[in-house]
Amino acid sequence: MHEEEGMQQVYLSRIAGHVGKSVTIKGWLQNRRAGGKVQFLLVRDGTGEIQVVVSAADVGQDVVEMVDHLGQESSIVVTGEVKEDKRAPGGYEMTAASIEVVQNAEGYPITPKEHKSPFLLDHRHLWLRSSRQRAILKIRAEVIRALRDFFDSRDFTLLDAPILSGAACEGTTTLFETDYFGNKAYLTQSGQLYQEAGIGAFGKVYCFGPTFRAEKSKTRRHLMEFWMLEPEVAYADLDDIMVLAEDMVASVVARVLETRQKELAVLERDTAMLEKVTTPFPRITYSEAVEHLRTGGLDIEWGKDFGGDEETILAKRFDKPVMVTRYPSALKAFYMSRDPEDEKLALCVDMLAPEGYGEIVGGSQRETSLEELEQRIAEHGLPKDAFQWYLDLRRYGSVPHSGYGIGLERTVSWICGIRHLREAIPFPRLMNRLYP
RNA sequence: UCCUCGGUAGCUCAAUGGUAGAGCAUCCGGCUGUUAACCGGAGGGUUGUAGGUUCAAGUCCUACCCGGGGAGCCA
Repeated sequence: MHEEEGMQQVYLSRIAGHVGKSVTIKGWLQNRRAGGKVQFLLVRDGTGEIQVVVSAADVGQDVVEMVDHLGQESSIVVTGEVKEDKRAPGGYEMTAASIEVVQNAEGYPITPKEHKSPFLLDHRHLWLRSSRQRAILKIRAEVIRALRDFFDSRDFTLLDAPILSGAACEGTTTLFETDYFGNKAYLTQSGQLYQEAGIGAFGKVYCFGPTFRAEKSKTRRHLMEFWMLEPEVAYADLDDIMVLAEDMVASVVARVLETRQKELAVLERDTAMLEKVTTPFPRITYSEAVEHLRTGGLDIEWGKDFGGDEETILAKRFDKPVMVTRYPSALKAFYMSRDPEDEKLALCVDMLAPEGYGEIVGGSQRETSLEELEQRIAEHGLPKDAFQWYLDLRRYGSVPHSGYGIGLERTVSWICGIRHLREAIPFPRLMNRLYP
């Protein structure tokens, strides 16, 4: 019960406060460097790591030999004195007085040497334990917390959108189909339409949950299942949500820089790039972007959507995220407002992350006219009946409103500086991978 | 769906058409301050699958399977 007794578990994140005392830690054997009469154990408990010194002089040769046979990732409980020592990684170490083996793990598949991604993904349930994966997922958790704090502190109401729906939201991408008591149902690709319902009740809302795309995409920028946060704001126009989006991204980056320096260091992230992410972000129109790409030597037609190459070239012009506005409306979803100054354009925005990480935010001002929406639903060949509830929102107190979605894994990948989206989610769902 | 690269030991990779090998992991031995510890030894293989060419195929040819990267699509 008291620290002096050395029996209660101390978490390694707090170990610095226990120098000179005897404590008990409970964790896993991450690595071992063995001598004949002394063993150096690297023990991890989920909150930190520490080197444990097991010496024959302290615990006897029997214990040293027992420890010599412990496999990587064995679960152990160690009691001993905490010391400061410059030779130890992290600056602290523990001299073991006793060791309890909870389980001796034999043949742990992930060794301290190199592995390739198919093998690591097959062992994702174990790969999570590695220092790099822990750093990424710690930052993911912090990004989520920062996002929710951002919206909660601005009087947004969390309004969860359904995962199962009876019709395609946007009619643009392939959906996962499932059986719903004999009827077809689809896994959601966006909670947006439901957020548009939410503004009538709460004014400012957001949802945050998984979304699903059944596209056969095999690139490092795609997952079949990914998380998206979608705010929607009543009486907001495109400019309003652009300010909201840049404030949001800047505050999330600032939070990670403030609280997760250790993890960024593990990832060897160049934080100078992140320090530059302050508002305002640069803004250019789609038409300006096309002009820029042309002067850069790219043969791109006005009216064509940007691919990965185009996005990367555009993003490289700036050292902050850039917001590209007013794409041709033909490229965009049916619910987006047209630009009153040019009916060919949609009042929309894509935010491209720097360093080639692609689109992290996509949003728009929404169409408010009932007649216009009915016509577009017909043009897109969408089932009219399924959208009656959505059209009700334009019948009863329709207001100008705008919103966007931010892709969590792309944002986390960019902040972490990692190459592939699959490391930014605990259990990635990829085209050929549903295990573990 | 298309383009492209690949599949050899548990892992990461070698092997001019001519006896399948190394490092790590595992097991055994040595070492009282290691930093991906080190040193010595041992076990470990239907070379993705099925055909074909050849005196001889991991290697060359055909088909298929699986995977990586990319395109399209998107966050």
